[in-house]
Amino acid sequence: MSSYLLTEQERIKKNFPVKGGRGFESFVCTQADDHVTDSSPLYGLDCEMCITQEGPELTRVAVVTSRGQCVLDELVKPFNAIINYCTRFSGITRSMLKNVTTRLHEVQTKLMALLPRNAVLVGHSLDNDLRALRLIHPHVIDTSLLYRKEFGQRFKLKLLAEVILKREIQSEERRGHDPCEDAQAALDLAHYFITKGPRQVVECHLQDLWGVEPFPVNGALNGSVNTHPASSLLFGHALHKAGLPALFLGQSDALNGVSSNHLWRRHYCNSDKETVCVFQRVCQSYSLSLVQFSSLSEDLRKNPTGETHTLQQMALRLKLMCVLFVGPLPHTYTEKNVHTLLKPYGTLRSVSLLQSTHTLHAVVEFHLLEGAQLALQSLSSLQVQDTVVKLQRPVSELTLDLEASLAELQNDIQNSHMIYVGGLSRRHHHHDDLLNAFSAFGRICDITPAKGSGKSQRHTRIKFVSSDSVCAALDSVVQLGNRKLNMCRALTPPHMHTWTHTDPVTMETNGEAAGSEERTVSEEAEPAGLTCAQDGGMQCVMRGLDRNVGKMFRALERHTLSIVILPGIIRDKVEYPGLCFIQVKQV
DNA sequence: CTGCCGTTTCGCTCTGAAAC
DNA sequence: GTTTCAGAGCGAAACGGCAG
Repeated sequence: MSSYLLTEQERIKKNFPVKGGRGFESFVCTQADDHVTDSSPLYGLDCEMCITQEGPELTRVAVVTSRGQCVLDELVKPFNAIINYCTRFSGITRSMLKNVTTRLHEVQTKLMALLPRNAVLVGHSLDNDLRALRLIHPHVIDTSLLYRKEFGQRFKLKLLAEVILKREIQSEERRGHDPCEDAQAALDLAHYFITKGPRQVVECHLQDLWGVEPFPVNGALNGSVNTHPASSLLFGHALHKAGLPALFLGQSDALNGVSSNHLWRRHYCNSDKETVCVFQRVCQSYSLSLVQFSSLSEDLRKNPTGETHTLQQMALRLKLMCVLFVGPLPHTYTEKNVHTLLKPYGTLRSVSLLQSTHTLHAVVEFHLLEGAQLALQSLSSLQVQDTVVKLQRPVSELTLDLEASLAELQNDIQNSHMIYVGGLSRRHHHHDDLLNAFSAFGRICDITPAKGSGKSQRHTRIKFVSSDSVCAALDSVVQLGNRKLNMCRALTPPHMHTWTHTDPVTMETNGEAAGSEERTVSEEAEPAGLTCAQDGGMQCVMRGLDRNVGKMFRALERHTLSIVILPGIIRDKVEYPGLCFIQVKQV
């Protein structure tokens, strides 16, 4: 058990109150022994807080023993005026605290008398509780640090209790948490972890907590091999029999054919980049890793024949429709200012200031057509620091019939019943909030975050059953919270993302390249002085592939055999042979 | 809602290798 | 010697998830 106690360095790092620490001068210290043993008693601790004028303050504290006895459950009156009771979490209401006279120092005294010198305090995110108690205790186990997600993220106590203890706590029906229940859950979780050990915890709950399929027990071997007699992964079988784990990394689609082979630990990735990252992290834990990259095959699938030029033209046209020129801007303006100005209308792919113009202008590329359209609609001209700033699209051969193209996109069967909504806040991501706000205009089929809206999903697409609902919504002012939402008709074809978002568009204006210092200009000039880095698409993909393989190779241990296979293809009835590189890493 | 923590992303700088 | 490029390292900002 003692090995799971936080060391002083860990407590400092995790912001636990420590003796002599900055900001903890007024905290009280328990009379604790210097060392604890495996037989030292565990005490579960949980506190509830409210927000006062001076910040969070204690309102309730509970302590349970390892026998499950609640030895302290006390309401505490904060010193400062309460501005938020946090009833949803704490369950504490104004009426509950009305007749309470117990103050923090009394609780501290009770706790000091209650806890033996070798007591180990257990809690979930215990640092918060100890700070609220203004208490320093050196022997602590924090269950939020025992059970960790990938990348060190913490689990909710509720989830851990549900999965590990098969117990429902913090029930939705009840108002607020019960600190006795939470303290008991944390204590039991710590006890479980100590008894089982980290390895067994991971093995038993791999799927429930980490979403990874469990490694098979030996008895399952024969069954799985018989079920898949054609498996080409018998090497994995042999390794597994020898107790050497094997890993299969790649995109789920690419692995479909072999994913049922239970001999392999599988990890599905969404991109080659992710595949490499995962590989770098885990490769040394496996005797054999099979990694499948998809960027090349995807690229080949996307550009299979001589249609490439037409597709490039279309992709370039769509990309140009995402671009706006903004200016003249105040000379003090930075790219960040431009970003802040236009962010509410859509996610920006790039912002660059044009140095070649007499007054300061910026060229902005949105991820989606709607972002540019919405910004144009809402800000065709605006006042920034006494300067009238205009937004306009680039003019070129490809954008001459822009209005017709936009109308075509709006009326596309995929878009005609759909609107794009921008300027959502973090709080309004909830499907239900949007559903409530927009169902007034008609029945809604679907609400999906707009592609390229980033993880924060500040832009979304709402699909109505009827196109009349689209008109009704666009004619109205929709507000969510205090925020007025920006809306326009959906424009982006579903396939656009894969067409246009491979390489940044390169633009030239008046014969002078904007940002051409950084970007590659294709040898084969595009009409009207516009060009696209897509011409070098295959080289880009190959370079990326090469870089990824290099990264993987560097992550390998010395004397590891690596085999890189580039499969051959048949294109336009011509057979292009594949390649294979074999190398043993020496240094 | 705020605060905290950890991760991710992005931009910037530096460095070393390769190409010219 | 200069230029170009990729990669590494760093810090700031953004983001996500947890806590109350």
